[in-house]
Amino acid sequence: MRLSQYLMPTLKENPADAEIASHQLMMRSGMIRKIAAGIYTYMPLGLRSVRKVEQIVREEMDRAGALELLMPMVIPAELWQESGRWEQYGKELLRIRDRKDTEFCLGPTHEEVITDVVRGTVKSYRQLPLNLYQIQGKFRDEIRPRFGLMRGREFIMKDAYSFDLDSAAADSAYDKMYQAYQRIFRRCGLDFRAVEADTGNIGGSSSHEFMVLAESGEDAIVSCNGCEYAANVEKAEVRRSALDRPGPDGPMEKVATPGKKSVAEVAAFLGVGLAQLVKTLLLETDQGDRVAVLLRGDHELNEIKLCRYLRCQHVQLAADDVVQQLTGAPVGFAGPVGLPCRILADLDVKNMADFIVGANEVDAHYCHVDLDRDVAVSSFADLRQAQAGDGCPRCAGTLEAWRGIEVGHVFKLGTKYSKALGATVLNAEGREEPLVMGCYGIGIGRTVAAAIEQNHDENGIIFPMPIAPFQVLVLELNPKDDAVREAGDSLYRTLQDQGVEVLLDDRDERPGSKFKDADLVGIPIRVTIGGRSLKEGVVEVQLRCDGETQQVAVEQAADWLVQRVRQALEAC
RNA sequence: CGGGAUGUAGCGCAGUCUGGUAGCGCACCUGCUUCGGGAGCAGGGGGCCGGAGGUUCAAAUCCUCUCAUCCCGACCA
Repeated sequence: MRLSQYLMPTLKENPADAEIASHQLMMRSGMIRKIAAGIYTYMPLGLRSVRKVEQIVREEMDRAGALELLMPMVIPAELWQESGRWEQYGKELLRIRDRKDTEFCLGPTHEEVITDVVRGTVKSYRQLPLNLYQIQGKFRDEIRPRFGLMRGREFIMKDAYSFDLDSAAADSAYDKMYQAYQRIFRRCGLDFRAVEADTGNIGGSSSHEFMVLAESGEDAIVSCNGCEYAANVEKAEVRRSALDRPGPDGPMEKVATPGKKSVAEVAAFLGVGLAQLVKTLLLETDQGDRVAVLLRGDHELNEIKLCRYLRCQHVQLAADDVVQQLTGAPVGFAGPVGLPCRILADLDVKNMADFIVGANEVDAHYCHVDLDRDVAVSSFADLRQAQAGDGCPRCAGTLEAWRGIEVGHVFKLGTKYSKALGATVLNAEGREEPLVMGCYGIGIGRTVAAAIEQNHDENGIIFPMPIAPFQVLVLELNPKDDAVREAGDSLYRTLQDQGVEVLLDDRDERPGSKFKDADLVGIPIRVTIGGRSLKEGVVEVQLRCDGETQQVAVEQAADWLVQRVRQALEAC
């Protein structure tokens, strides 16, 4: 492709609404353009990268035996009503009506549609196993779209669905996808971890997320330094030490803590560590139940664990007036002593002795509180969030904390959708069985963004070869110089003939702008053709990843480059 | 959904407090000079100042409503 005939609208300045590197760079390099909040046009350059990722995904899905199809984006409401998710899914589901006032939604995921397809076409266990996938635009009306392609409302996703006769077969389908995902993200040149994850509102029994490690990641994950254990903090367990709890130092004592509300304030005021406090969180469930949760002062509540324990959909912190009513004190002084509601405690509270809690009275806390003597805990459970330094639940190792970008997610769905929608097959005995399903997603655009997040410097993107929009950039320093133009054009054509994806910067621009654009756009190999070096019979090759420059004889340049591209692709 | 902020040329911004008919940088077009890391000079094009209503002789500027965009929060008492 000749840049003089291409559309690559680069920007010198960062757009005001781009916060993180990948978003800024994708905007500046002209890969994407925003049309509305969380909705983007993929410009020619951006689309090429997207297509690269799609192609890798496609190859690995096909290799794993999955079949590609394409489902509609607009889905009739009745299908979602049948699964029960029309009511459950909430505002993220964009609902629309056609001219006859029939209700539809824009598909945020396609369990219903695929299950409908399969129930109508698969009748016998002999048609199994089956794994169907598509690469398609999805729409989720996110609360807060942000970070460009990272959390858009419209986005490109690969979603696959497996169907099996029993759970053993489904497990093996899941393993196949897990392996395929490892290959996919390795091939994309990404540094990632597969972590155990919560299943969220897709439902199902177990799942793994594939997380690209990056500071800007929206998810917190932990991994063990001693074994393979890795999990999203939403799900992560921690090893609990079984200490013998010492008795209290003395009787419970009320102390004045004027205006000290937060754990940090109280601890600082009393001159003790956070771990000597127990915080009391008052929460309300979606069923209107009220519970108190006790946590060690330096620990944090994991709402997902709490919801699972309480078998509810959602919990939230009690409103100020509810706190006032339950504790008789304003927010900031709640404590478990004499609290008139159900009290749950995290397992680590069990090992605490002689701690400090709110006194259910304004500007006061209790010291020397003893769990058995002073507090009526109704039950203990794993309710807190894992954090760096916690013990690994599987071995003697220690957990480390990371930020991650979720680029892929695999779920075991079980029979949730097949039962709801009546997707059954006859087994070998002629009996009707619900299909056991799995579903497997990959955010395509997000994978491109994550790759940029992980591969850039202050000058721009540093594309990994497999997902780079072009493999080689041939830069004609001065295309008005006949020798330069002829050498550049000739190298360009030769490379194209050899199957190299090459972009020719034949624009009549000053060298400075061309170099800046080259760095910004981040094509892995840059070949500079200048009048001076050409007289010496060489061109200059620079790798974007390390900035190293070398001279290559003009007549050998094409072969040399073909070699380098091939090497870079095989390295992944 | 709560809090905060911002909408002025393709992009980044000033002008708004104190009302007087719109400006800067980049980008774009023309010409000349330049040409190995975002050139210089000269000339030029481009704006219903987010939208609607109001106040006023006069509104980008003041008032009301609305729409959009961004940030923070929606978890630690």
